Amino acid sequence: MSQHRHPGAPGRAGAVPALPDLPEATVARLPEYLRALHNLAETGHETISSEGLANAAGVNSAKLRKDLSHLGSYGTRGVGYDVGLLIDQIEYVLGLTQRRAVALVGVGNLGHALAGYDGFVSRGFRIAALLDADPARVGEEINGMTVQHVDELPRVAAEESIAIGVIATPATAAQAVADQLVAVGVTSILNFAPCVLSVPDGVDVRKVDLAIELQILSFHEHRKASLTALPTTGGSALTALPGGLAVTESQEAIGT
Amino acid sequence: MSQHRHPGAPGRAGAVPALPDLPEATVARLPEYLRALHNLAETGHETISSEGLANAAGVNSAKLRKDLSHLGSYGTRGVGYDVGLLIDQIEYVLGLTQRRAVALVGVGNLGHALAGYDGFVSRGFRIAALLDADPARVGEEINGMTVQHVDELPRVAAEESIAIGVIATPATAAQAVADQLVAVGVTSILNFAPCVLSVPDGVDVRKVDLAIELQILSFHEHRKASLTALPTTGGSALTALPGGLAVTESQEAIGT
DNA sequence: AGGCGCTTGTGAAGACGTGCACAAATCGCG
DNA sequence: CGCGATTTGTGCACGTCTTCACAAGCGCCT
Ligand SMILES: NC(=O)c1ccc[n+]([C@@H]2O[C@H](COP(=O)([O-])OP(=O)(O)OC[C@H]3O[C@@H](n4cnc5c(N)ncnc54)[C@H](O)[C@@H]3O)[C@@H](O)[C@H]2O)c1
Ligand SMILES: NC(=O)c1ccc[n+]([C@@H]2O[C@H](COP(=O)([O-])OP(=O)(O)OC[C@H]3O[C@@H](n4cnc5c(N)ncnc54)[C@H](O)[C@@H]3O)[C@@H](O)[C@H]2O)c1
Repeated sequence: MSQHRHPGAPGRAGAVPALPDLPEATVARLPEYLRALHNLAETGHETISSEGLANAAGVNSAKLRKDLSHLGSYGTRGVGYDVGLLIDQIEYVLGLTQRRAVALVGVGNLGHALAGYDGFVSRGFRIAALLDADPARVGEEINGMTVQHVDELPRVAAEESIAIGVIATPATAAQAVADQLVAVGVTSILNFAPCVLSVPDGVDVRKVDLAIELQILSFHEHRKASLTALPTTGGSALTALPGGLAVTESQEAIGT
Repeated sequence: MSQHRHPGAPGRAGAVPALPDLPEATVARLPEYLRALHNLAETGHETISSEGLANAAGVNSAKLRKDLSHLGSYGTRGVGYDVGLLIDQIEYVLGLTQRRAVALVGVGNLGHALAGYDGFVSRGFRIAALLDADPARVGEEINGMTVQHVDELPRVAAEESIAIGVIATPATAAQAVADQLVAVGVTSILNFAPCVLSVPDGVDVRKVDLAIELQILSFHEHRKASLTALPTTGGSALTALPGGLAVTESQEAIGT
């Protein structure tokens, strides 16, 4: 189908290489690689093997190589990957060559933390606006930015070019806020409110739900506990196996 | 009505249905179903069809039915699922029948927001301790809890039975904190610091990284933009990018 | 130049996840 | 009591993701 272009692609690196369509799973890992690469660059590494980078990013090296191969051939056999070049490539693919503007809606408990978070700035983004519906909050200054009323969104969107909207309002308000964001042309939303948003096609939504993460962990806790409790279900008696076999697996100290 | 048994399961009559091992993807969705079910229960629904629940949870109904079928047969053909029963089942499987104790380490910017978050309590958890390394923070009271020094962790773990540790420290401290948590017997960790943690087998780690989420969204923004720019082969003439807002084409909204 | 060790890039196979489509089960009603 | 309407539970086919294993490529050393 898609003709693989040869390593000497028509467009020079840095110009406009047509961006391949990557598997979603790969896209989700590229940011991890990018973070690991920045750490490596800071510690003076100029090249890194797939094994080393995979280690730093916490993944399997074969998977890493396959992921990177989707971007093109940017490694050197027998040597590894050029750290700087790879950073540029991944940043290009992720669209981080321009610093995207983020609008944060809902400057409450969580919103305050987000507004003061330096990871926005250090990793390719820029908070372009803080918005809230509560008149008591409007005018408050956080980290050098002033909270504006959410009704100002159309004006803000016209002035700054908002790429991404972040929703940190209560769940009851989230859908309305999402609608407002979509109305002013935002096509990417990060939602912290625990609810599903419905948006038109062409708009991407990602959600972060703390309670869901905890509940997934809870499930695994539950399972680990039940494993030690009921080893088998077969007709055979309960032979005491906790001593011997499970050395490689769980080392749990769940006692008490 | 609540004759619960299902074919082939060794479900002993009584309180301990052996918990099946669920596909990871299913486990990750159960919390979503649970949230949707609670909403439905609050709005007076006693039963719900797979279509209705799938809708409320933002998934495909076939997928939902397959997910639920892994827990056993708790639906009634021609009718749907009993909301209350399903809530109980999912909460049981997720291990939410006991309110698990959470230790929050790192009470800074983000930690404050988390400490004040009522979603912990309303969705099956209990903040058992707030810990920080900064002496200036120790003693501070947040939401009725007092911040303790992180060195108190062993004592706290002995008093309360900590099921889950949440790390909200800077990345530089995260590994050390993880080690301390593991040392006192914690086998589930939720990590907000942007770094990989290495832990022994048997310990589960989940991470939440805001910047990664934004970067994934950025990728899709980038791709949407490039799709409108080059419809076919590379010889694009000047793409007249209208001053108005571009209406993008179908792209899928999905997350996690 | 040639060989050797190291590392990438990838084909193939298998594991896993998804969604369709339909039989089986249940309810309500005449 | 039987029938049609409805909805679950699942077999199956398909797509995506992971992992293995190894040939091809590269640099270095002799
Ligand atoms: N606090 C946390 O640690 C945390 C963690 C995970 C998820 N969440 C979720 O994040 C969301 C925010 O949590 P929070 O603790 O900051 O709540 P909060 O009540 O402290 O803040 C909500 C803010 O949103 C504003 N708001 C309400 N309606 C609005 C609207 N229509 N438009 C614009 N702004 C509006 C409010 O004025 C308030 O300032 C909630 O949905 C919560 O469930 C919070
Ligand atoms: N603020 C955000 O919105 C946000 C969003 C996403 C991720 N994060 C991440 O969450 C983490 C915390 O962010 P923050 O903004 O709250 O930072 P912060 O500096 O405000 O807070 C960090 C806290 O951790 C404490 N700490 C440091 N070392 C410790 C140790 N060894 N043991 C116990 N406590 C220790 C510090 O005393 C401080 O109170 C960072 O890794 C950050 O990258 C923050």
